Amino acid sequence: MRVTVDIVLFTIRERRLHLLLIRRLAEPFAGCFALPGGFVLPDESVDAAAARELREEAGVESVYLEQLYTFGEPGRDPRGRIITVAYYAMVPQTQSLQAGTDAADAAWFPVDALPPLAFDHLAIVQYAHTRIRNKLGYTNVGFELLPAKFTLSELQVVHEAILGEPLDKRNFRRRVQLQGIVKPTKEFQATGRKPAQLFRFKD
Amino acid sequence: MRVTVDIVLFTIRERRLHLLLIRRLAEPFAGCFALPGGFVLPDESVDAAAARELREEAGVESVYLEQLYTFGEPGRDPRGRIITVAYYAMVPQTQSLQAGTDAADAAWFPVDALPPLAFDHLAIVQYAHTRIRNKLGYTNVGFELLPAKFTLSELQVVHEAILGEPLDKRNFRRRVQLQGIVKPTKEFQATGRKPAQLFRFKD
DNA sequence: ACAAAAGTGTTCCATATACACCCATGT
DNA sequence: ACATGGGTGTATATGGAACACTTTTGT
Repeated sequence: MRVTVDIVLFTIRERRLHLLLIRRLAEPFAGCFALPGGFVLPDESVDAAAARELREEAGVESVYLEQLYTFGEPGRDPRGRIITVAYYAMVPQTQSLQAGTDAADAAWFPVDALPPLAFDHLAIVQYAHTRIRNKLGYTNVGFELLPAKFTLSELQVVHEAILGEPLDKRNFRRRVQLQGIVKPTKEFQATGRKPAQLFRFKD
Repeated sequence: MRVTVDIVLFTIRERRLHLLLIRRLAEPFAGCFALPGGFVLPDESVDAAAARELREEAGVESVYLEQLYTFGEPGRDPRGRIITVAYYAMVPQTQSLQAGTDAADAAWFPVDALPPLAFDHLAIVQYAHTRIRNKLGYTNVGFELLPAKFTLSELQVVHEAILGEPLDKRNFRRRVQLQGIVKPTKEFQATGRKPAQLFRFKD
């Protein structure tokens, strides 16, 4: 019985939630897009395998990574009995990506406009999207999609992209500030028109 | 690489949350208590393996079963590289248990008074307990611990056992009734003093 | 009559929602 | 001057928390 990891790597581009897909070169599903992932090595923890595959296939290092669910139906991979442990991860818009990618063809797709996916990867993606939508309500998820310092408008864009719906600016700002999950810096971002105050996460 | 399942089987006894443990006969950890579980067979889904182990080791059939987390540290089992997919399950107090147990010695323990556990099973138990405590707030978890018809006091005992703290009777009853997750039957339970109305779950 | 569990309302506080205008800056 | 995104307050609705007594039955 073999064990793989598959990672749903999220980011925000042009105010929409995107994820990284890799075009498969080999059968099965050659030419089809799939999640980055691969086999767990004999002396490596499952978490470490996910981090390594992210490094090798997506060229990203030390990102937020969380286990999602294990998919273990016997027929899910035509090559034989392969169980996969799914993860999701997040990178800020700024991080340069796909550098170091050893897969032929990696690309970002909006979560609401995905190409056909190999294996049961569509189910994994939907599971991941549901998870982060739910976690947004009661955790700090979403911060990993931003650089260390960010404006409240940028944070709002992240939340709107994950939820897929617009939020009220005043209510949003009051909530994040009252919950005490961000703290203001003394810096301002002078890009655009009126400079916006920069914040960082607590803890 | 081998894959096992381990199941945290909860029930309520004497108003406290308990779980089923099995005394190991073989090394490693011979004589120690462990969660019911075992290897996933080659043509069996991981979910099916968990259901089968519950049947074989705990003698329970068709119970609520949900995947929890996959534990995959290389050193977690001294016999070699074994990854385990952890599940939790729930049975009502009424269900007769341990009938059909093929393990030598199965016993219920209160979650707050556990014996030393084999492998990383203590971490699995704590993860399961945290999960059901959180799910209590936003789902119908806890209903699986009761028979089809139950009184609101019995439901409150279940919630108190999982949360580990007493709840206000009036607030509890109002909440479950307003949320529309239970519906009253016309029957009453005549055990004890004043007969209590029986409810059942919606859906 | 008494013991035991069932059943029942109100007040208060915190949090979510709906909603519109002025401000600072770059062009 | 104007276009752009930054920033701010109030009123209302909703959900949670605290809190004590009466009712029904069996013994």
